[in-house]
Amino acid sequence: MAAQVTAFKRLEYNVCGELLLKNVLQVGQAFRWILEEETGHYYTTMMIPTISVSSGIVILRQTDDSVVEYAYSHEKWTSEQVERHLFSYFRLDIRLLEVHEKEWKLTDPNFAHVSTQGVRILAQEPWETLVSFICSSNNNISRITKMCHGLAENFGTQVGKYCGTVLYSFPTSEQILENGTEDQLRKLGFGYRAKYIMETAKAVVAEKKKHGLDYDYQLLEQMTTRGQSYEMSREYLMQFTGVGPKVADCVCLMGLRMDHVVPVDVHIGRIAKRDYNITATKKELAELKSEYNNLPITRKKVNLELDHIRRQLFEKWGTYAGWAQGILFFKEVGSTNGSTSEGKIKKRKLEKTTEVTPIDDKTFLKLKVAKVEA
DNA sequence: ACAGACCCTACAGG
DNA sequence: ACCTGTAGGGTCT
Repeated sequence: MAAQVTAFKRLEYNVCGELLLKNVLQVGQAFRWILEEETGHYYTTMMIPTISVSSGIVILRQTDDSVVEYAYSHEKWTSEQVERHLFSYFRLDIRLLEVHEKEWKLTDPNFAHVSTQGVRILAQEPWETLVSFICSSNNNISRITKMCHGLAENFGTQVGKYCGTVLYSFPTSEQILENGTEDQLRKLGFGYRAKYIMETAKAVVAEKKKHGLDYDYQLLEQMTTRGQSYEMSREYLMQFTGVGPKVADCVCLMGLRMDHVVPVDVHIGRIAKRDYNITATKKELAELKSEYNNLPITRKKVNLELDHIRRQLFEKWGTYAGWAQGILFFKEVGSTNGSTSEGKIKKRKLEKTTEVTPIDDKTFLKLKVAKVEA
């Protein structure tokens, strides 16, 4: 049965120059947005934790450089709440063009001829961000996308049907731990990351119990954001298997709203050396190392060379350094290699034939017949 | 410290 | 049409 979806409403915010959906939703930051090519609709399931921990469907379309419209399907959501959530999800509190003009252009000559192209950093759900980026190690975007959808389809809760596709929530740590095995994840194409996912799910379930928390997002937010320094947050995240400095930084930036954090991957590393001539002296590396004396996990996992690059780029770009990174990353690989053609994602998704776990009656959302505006 | 190994697969390139 | 090689938003041992 198809989900009952609201009519499209305009986001009451002029996104001109601030947000281009195609440069944000499918370039290796979020991995579960599906593009319906004929209509240009993007849709996915997501949670609005402040309202309910059950997921709903969100549909977006950009009709114009300055106009984004949204529709949704969830019994408890109101359009005001959804709009507020989208404002937060897209971090529209931050003025990209203003940051470009008043910060990056002033401290970095490279940004004089780099346009922001509507690339923004999202505020995603922390647990999904963590799992997604564990999947990202030594991997390409199209397979990460496939894996994230695989997790939802096999371990998530059915949310509803939209555009002929049955949609599932992103699974909780319990759903993965209780219904999944390493073998099964390997069969789903996770490779060696299967073990990382299972061990992290197990550890997160245990951590929640230890801290008396019910939900994954609560654990990650409380153990990292609340009164914690970035360094301590990263130390906490890196306790999980499959989480090194780069993955931890991605979670901090895209899941925990730490705008200054610059995840350094091979591409950013290349940019740092090629365009910024960043190299560390022995002395600088030694100083960095001593700073991690009291952080045993970080000390063990960090790559000092890359950490030096991360720091240099933060010093160059400042408060929104992570956003600057996002823009340069997109410029470097987003428009070629990184952006798996949307059609391929869709096609691959439909071709996929994997076992699907039975739906939990209690959590299954009863949704009525579709009434989608054309 | 530091290579190598690690799962898988979409692409090139022949 | 096949075939082989390579690299992909790293992490672990």
